[in-house]
Amino acid sequence: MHSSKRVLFLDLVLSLFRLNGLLIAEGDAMTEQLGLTSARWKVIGAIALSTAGLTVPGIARVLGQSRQAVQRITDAMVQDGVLAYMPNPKHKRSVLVTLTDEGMRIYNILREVQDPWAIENTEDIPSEELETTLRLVHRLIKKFDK
Amino acid sequence: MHSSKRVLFLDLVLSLFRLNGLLIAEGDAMTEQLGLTSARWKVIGAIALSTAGLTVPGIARVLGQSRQAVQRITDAMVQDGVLAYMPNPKHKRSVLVTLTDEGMRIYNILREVQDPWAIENTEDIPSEELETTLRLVHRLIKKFDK
DNA sequence: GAGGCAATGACAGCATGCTGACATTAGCCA
DNA sequence: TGGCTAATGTCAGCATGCTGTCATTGCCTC
Repeated sequence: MHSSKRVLFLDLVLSLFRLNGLLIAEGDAMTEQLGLTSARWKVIGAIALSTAGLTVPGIARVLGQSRQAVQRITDAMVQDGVLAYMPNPKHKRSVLVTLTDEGMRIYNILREVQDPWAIENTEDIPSEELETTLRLVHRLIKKFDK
Repeated sequence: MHSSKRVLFLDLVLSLFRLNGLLIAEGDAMTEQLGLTSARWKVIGAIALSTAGLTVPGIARVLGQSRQAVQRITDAMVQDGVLAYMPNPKHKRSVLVTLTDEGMRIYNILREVQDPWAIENTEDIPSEELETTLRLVHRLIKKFDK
């Protein structure tokens, strides 16, 4: 029945708006002691997970955000000594964003908070449900990201 | 295995951030011709769904946002003639927010865009997956909302 | 009825997203 | 090689979240 899926979907969309706000609050609380915010948490995570090195527009593509928004965050984090801009052998103007020693230290501490948080919040959730949800979310992302 | 659920969950969280941005963009595109934005879409939806009438803090509680953020939106929408503040018999200062005739007209047109959008985007998704996802999202909301 | 605590309105400041615009550089194709 | 188009840096403006603060009103309890 279309109508019931329609209602389910609209409920899901509103719930996702709500959950997004709560997750940002969680991220802010978790990273507060480290001098981070949820926005910087996302950026530092993207850089830490990249193997080859990322430029500012590259981070923006990974996070699905505008390059201008990411640029503002990275500029602030470079100012704070967490990130550094390194010459990019492949591009004269578009520098690579890297973690400083301080940035790596923070990322390591971050994981000590983040990992238990992730484990704790999935204790009572079966893997199959997580997988179904993740698959559906990825499908929706692919659908809307054109 | 904890570790695999941990990774699934962190992947899910990042994906939800991404999807949230895409959904806001969808909402903006869908409501653009109506002179709305995704933020106003949420507010008008909350009011339209309420039977008893809502105050500004009441809308904020429904949406899980700060009352100040909602107040700014409703003030602008009253300015635009979409919403109106009505006396609240139960409270001298906290007025009720209602749809004007123009607001109801817009909400009806909105549904003509929103419903096909919801149906179209769930065509290839089984109901069971939608239900599983919605249930999981609600569980996470309950977990984080204290 | 009086007092105290919670809820609300109002204003301010800030963080984080977005878009637009413009100059410069890279990269590709004729 | 020359030139066109896309990608990038940069600055600006704006929308939408948040928090903090303070005065006022509601409500509950004593």
